[in-house]
Amino acid sequence: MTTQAQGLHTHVLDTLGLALTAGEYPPGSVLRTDELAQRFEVSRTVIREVVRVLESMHLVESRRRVGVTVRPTAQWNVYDPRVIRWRLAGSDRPRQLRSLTVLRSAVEPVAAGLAATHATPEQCRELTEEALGMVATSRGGQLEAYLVHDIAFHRVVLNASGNEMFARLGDVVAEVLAGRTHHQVMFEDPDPAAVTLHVQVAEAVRERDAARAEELTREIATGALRELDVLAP
Amino acid sequence: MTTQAQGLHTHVLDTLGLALTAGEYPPGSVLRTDELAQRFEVSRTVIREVVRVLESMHLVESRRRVGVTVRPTAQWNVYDPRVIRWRLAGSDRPRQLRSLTVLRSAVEPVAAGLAATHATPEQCRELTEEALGMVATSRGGQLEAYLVHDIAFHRVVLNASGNEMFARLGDVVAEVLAGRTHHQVMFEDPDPAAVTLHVQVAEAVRERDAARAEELTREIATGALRELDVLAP
DNA sequence: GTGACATAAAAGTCATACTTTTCGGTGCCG
DNA sequence: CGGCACCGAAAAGTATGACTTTTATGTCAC
Repeated sequence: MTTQAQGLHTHVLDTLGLALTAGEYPPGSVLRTDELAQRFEVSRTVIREVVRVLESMHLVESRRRVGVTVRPTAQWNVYDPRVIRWRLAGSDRPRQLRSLTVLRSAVEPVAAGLAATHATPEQCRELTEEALGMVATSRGGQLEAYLVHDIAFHRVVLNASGNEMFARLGDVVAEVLAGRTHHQVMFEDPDPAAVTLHVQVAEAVRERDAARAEELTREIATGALRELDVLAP
Repeated sequence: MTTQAQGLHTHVLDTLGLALTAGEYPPGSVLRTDELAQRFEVSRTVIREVVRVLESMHLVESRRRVGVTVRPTAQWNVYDPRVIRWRLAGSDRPRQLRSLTVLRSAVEPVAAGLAATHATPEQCRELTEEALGMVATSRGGQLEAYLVHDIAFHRVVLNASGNEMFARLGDVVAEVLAGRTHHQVMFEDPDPAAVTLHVQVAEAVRERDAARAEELTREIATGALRELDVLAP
């Protein structure tokens, strides 16, 4: 499950990142590179590179003569897919999932509207295909297969919006969907209403009906939000 | 203007990042760490750390026996404020500014609506204060002072939404506003209508009128978008 | 108490040596 | 002629130790 031994750097980064986002080191606490090097039994070189990356995520701040201090949560770079994954694996998953879903509910409808006017025929085809894939896998506990189509569907919508910022949220959405499937924040089978809505969105986009695509996507989003209320208190 | 000599790492990172986002090295081209070390006259250590950070932004990918290859634009981590700043300083600023503004137009109205129900009295106060500050500095070419209030205003709204993901967009919005001011993608004085709208948003939030706050913010956003149409073809 | 100064702790930088992965070619065999 | 296995070298990855720079903090004189 977790990334495995494809480089010391990756391993240490993942471990430390997970620990940090899990709140194992409260904000303000300081780490020292030598100490970390010892703990992980790697050279300072590796630790320094990891710290630099962590620093670029605003998880920590490294200052001379003081060490690597953990930053307050409010400063994390929460749009970095890795940070999302780490936090989704941690303890405050519910809150995390909620704020991400609220973001989706703001962005995806607009993106769907834009997609209706910008999608290429190829993208329309893909969209329909993934929606049908969702239908096909929506029963009988094929959650993993369903997830693949679900992710692909939303990715296509975001890409088809023609807006780069929306497109790049594909990874974020993917993490959210994967997270809620893998952490049992979901019913046994997907909500049939949601599945239908996806098919209809594909339809609306194909027919260039921006308003309808937007509205339908809004319904998907509010549905997801409602589902969260039930499953993640 | 550009970050200056506060560490070799920072300097090299900024320079390389700027060059990359400017498209100086087309996607697919490869850099070698030794070469970079020579070019910048720094040790491999520094270059490696820079590359790791660049890699964490998905600007490049480092592979053994092949080198550091530049990734296609579609994979950049465009939510990293540094990437935004670099790109805003580069050549395709118009397109960049547009996609960011579209994002804002999707997110900020929703955030404002949430802010109306979640804002603390203190935040309401700050909001009014910043709005008034905008009014006070909206005439006579005080663009810099105006910018400060503008940024602060939007930051408070995003924070007051109570949603972490929205809150973290504060930096992004700040980069956008700063970018469009500093790169002359703006009229001499801010649009008076926009200034008024900000005051009204503060009002709406203070009066807990979510729908109105959302609608007014939507108007600000569409106004900004229209302004872009005029100034950045 | 306040300010200048010395001290040392920690990150930052550098040079170098060594390890590991993997691309690309070479040649053998089918 | 084509495919497969093997080999070598190129580049990143890792480790280590020495040295530099910044800076928090304690000390001492005033």
